[in-house]
Amino acid sequence: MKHDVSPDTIPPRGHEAKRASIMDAAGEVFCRESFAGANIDMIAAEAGVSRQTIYNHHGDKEKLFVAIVRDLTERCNAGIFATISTFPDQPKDLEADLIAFAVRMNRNCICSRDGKFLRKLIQAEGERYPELFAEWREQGPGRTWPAIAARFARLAHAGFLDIEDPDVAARQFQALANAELQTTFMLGGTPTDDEVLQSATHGVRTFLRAFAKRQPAADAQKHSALAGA
Amino acid sequence: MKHDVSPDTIPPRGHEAKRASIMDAAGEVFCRESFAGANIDMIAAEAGVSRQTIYNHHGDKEKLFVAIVRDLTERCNAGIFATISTFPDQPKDLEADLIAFAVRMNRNCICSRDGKFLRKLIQAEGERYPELFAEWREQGPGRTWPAIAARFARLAHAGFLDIEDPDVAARQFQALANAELQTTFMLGGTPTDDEVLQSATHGVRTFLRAFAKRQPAADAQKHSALAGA
DNA sequence: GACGAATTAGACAAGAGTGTCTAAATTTGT
DNA sequence: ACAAATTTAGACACTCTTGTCTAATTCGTC
Repeated sequence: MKHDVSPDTIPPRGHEAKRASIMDAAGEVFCRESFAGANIDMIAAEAGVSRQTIYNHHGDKEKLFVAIVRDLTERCNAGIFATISTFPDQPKDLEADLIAFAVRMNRNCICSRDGKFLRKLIQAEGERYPELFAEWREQGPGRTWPAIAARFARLAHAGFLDIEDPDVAARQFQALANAELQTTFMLGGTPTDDEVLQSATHGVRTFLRAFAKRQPAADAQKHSALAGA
Repeated sequence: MKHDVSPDTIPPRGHEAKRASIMDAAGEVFCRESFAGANIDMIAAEAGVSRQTIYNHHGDKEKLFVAIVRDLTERCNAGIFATISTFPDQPKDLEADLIAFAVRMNRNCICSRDGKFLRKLIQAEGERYPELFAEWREQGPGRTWPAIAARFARLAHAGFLDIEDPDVAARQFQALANAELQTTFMLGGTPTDDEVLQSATHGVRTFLRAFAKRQPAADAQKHSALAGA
């Protein structure tokens, strides 16, 4: 009967578009109204889709919510790893390169739509879905922090920095780069490009005052660091 | 007729106890379930009070919520200012004293029941009550950050630190002291005393690497910069 | 112990939201 | 253009919640 035995289910073209539209709208609404405050009609309206379609795709409100969180976690992780891969391993201008990296991290991962949504959902509903957010913790922070720490360790090993504990340094780097954005984050706002740059600049300067290699011991005649072999 | 013309209304003894009990329970429940997810019966049960009593005291759910946030804001501010007043103006051991201060700040203000609740309510509902949280912003961060910055400025002026911008330094101090607690905060957890101490210790050490006064100017012949006049 | 105020349990109407169902309309692949 | 699958609007039963009301009870004070 079925000549299309291939991948079992061959969803129509528009199907995936609807799905994506629902995910988008649901993220927005759950984030704005919290799980309990969100209602399906709101999401349907925002997605430009009928309520029934949402039930067809996701079953019920809770399953939809879980799908959203999983989706955001995945996308954010991808973004973070992509950004980590731009870490300045061989910096020409250490300060400028680290500032640029911090700005990228903030703009692409922390202030992005996905980053903001995921953060808020975790804060708001984390305690209610322990397994779901344990999963996030393992897949997210559990994998990204070591990756960032490894980059700093390499930078230190190459003689650019003077770091004892790369894990601590990585967390402090991020904390410093965000130091001036906390209040804005608290209220769900999105800092301007200028605020991000300011905070990153101040943060990286302090970071380097703490961790920059001290005068290269060897032939320190002026105060310029003659690195490299 | 009334010999007790004094403060007009003389509420019975138990009245205030009930009021406090309601505030406690409501804070807990709003925080755990979010505004939309909380229901009055839950709060009544947790407060050991009948539903009607809550309506007698506060009118409706929204007024109750606003009262909670105002109350938490006030209490947290009081705690923060009390803690700021223990800032080490004349440190005997700069590192140890700053670590102790950071720990106090974290334990009494950030990790405390009130601090945790206020933070969560602001994050979850901030966008829905712009005026209420604008008020918080003015009364809270708007007054506490300058106060902390002033203490750091004084410490720098007294020759203990080398700081250009005390406002930036104050924010970075706090960011560093909390750097290792972020993930825990995210999920609504309360870090152990040990974690708080760890994070504060690492944070303050980095802070001092960045801002401690360089070799006391006097007998600097090797590679220290002879600043000052 | 008696009075007045506050609290209580329970019923109640009104409204809102979830999830199901149906029949009609639309879209997709061929 | 046809057949199958998907989407749609609307009605629906059901549950939950808010906020009000009443009558009985408890509490604090004298």
